[in-house]
Amino acid sequence: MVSSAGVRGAADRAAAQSAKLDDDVVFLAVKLGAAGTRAANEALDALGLRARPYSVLALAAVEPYPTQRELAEQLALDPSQIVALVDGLQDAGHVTRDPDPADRRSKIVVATTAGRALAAEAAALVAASERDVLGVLSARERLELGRLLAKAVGGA
Amino acid sequence: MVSSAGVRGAADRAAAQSAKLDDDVVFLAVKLGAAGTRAANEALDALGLRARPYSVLALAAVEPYPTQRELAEQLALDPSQIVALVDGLQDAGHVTRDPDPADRRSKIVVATTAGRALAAEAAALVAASERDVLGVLSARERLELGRLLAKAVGGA
DNA sequence: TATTGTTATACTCTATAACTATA
DNA sequence: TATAGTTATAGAGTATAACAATA
Repeated sequence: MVSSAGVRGAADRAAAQSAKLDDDVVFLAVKLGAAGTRAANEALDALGLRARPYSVLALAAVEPYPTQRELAEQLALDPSQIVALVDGLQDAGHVTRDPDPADRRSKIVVATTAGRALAAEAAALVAASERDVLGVLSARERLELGRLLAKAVGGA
Repeated sequence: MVSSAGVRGAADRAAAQSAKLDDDVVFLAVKLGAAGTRAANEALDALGLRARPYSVLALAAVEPYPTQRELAEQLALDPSQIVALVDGLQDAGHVTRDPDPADRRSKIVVATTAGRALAAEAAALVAASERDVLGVLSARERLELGRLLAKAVGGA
């Protein structure tokens, strides 16, 4: 960590290099998403959950309950990925697959009573980890960031 | 797609459900990052590149050239992941591993002439795909989004 | 003793294609 | 014919632990 005379220090070098990518919005979004997912996974580990299954459980815990197709659309995942996620939650007793009275092909995913309680606990942990990750932003900046991300993601 | 009488349509259901997660900044960042990476990968496919190796190549194409350790830090990846990425770029002739005169343990990753040209082409494609993904945002909003993401990611 | 790069391994996530039962 | 869910598979990304060379 000792710089030779006349040579830029490691901090300067890093600053100069990162300038190349740090104006890349997508790259930064990936970085924030990865850090946030890492933090959420750590927080949810206490409940035996991970971020991905949690996002399914959260949607299955409130009306109107989603079909698997709707879960796939809202989470931007392939329907085939939803199968494994719902399987895991169902095996753990957190959700059930109920028949859709309007269409016998589709299945409605509904959280059980235990699943609903777990979802509430998990939501609190996730919110806390998110506050941690976004700690350097003011409340106003966090809101603005959320608005811009939602517009970018939802609009397309 | 035909709703029964007295039942909310699919669009309404989706709106009500997504409200649960769409105020989650990390979730939105993951979604934008995934969409942006997908778009970048499609764009870079024409050059036989992908987003991850491109990010390494981009950093190796401009001074000050990074050591592998610095690449790991700036890309928020584990040093062991950098090995495989640099291996691939080196095998393709896009970068070389040069000895660090100041520390014989570390290796400086430098783009070759061909690698530098490729990086420039790739940067243009990535920028175009990014413009596409962020199309719904105004130029001012894009800048503000970048500023907030950089602050959130860099500060912690 | 600590750090850089490396190897190895296991797990999660992503991307597709094909199949079934219903519509 | 088209859609919801399912199965299967291959490849990319993530997370750790341990090792040799060097500081």
